[in-house]
Amino acid sequence: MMSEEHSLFIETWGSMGVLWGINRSMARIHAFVMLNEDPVDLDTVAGELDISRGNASMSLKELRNWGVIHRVHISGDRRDFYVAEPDTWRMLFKIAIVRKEREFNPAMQALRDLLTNAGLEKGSGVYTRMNDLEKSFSKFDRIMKKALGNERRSRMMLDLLTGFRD
Amino acid sequence: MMSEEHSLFIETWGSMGVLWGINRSMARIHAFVMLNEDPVDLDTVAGELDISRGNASMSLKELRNWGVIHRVHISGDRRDFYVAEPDTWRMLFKIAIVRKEREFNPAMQALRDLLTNAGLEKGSGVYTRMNDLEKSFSKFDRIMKKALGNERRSRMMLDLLTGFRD
DNA sequence: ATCATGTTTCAATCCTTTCTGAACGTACTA
DNA sequence: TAGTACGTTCAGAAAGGATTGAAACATGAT
Repeated sequence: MMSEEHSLFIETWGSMGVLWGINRSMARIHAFVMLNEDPVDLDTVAGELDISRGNASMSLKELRNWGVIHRVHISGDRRDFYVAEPDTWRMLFKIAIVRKEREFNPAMQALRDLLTNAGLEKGSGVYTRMNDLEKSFSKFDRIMKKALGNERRSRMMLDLLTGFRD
Repeated sequence: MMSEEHSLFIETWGSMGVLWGINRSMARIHAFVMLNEDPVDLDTVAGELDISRGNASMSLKELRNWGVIHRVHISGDRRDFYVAEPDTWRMLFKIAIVRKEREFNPAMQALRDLLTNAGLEKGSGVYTRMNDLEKSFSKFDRIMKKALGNERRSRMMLDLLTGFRD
């Protein structure tokens, strides 16, 4: 049985995941793996969190693609086991990178097109508003690029050091 | 008819809205209002964006609740008209504030409960991971609080200066 | 080769969110 | 008073996502 705090954390993490675009099952599983010192297997995940094996399998796969959990093997056991990525920043960065490229960059591009090609009047309220917005976006972009640059470097280091391999 | 750039911006903004939890219609309407120098009315919104009057009415109401658009009246006209909030930062802040309080704060609380009450072993990998995560969250929290503090002040200023009222 | 064990896939189902459109309310006009 | 213009609401329809469960697949042991 799981402690009060553990379930609370799992459910909260689940809600939070929904917020940033990871579905509830995936986020709950992620929390569960994070909370386990020892590697966990598919059946344990499905059983403890009360979700289907199919769903658990797909979610674990996706979490691996995000690089936030890793598959490990235990000798003498045929099952796959999973452990959480020890670098907790990694998950947040991963999500930020994908999000930025998929959602933010196109919006910034559309905004710039608008400013250069839509023939807005320079003095108008719309122009001022859009120009302000573009400035905000650019600033955010610069901050992100800097952060992601650091992450890319540190991720390479981490891969070299930990040697986690599926 | 709308220019290429305008529609592109509207649709992109629509997708982006989905990302941060505003639904597509609302975000599209918001973009449309932002792009119009002159106040727009409900029927124009519904007609141009090809959504039902019911949806447009509800979305405009919600956007007003967020404070990102305002209702204005034009003398001699019975219709309600809408204009965009001129402070473009406001929308981003509004969303950030609500999001933070609704989603982030509970997660941080659950994390802290976990660290203090779940009896995790100090030396364990789980403890280290969770402690790191808590540090990251706290840092983010401090940054947000600072930013939101500034926003609160600037918002009061803005209200005094602009005098927009529904 | 067959069984036992474990994993993956995907069509069907379920659930949640969003959207529509008709009905209603209100206020103005003739 | 009836008619018109406009805004709002909400039950149900539609769309979109998440989840299940069973079948297919893979691998190792006997």
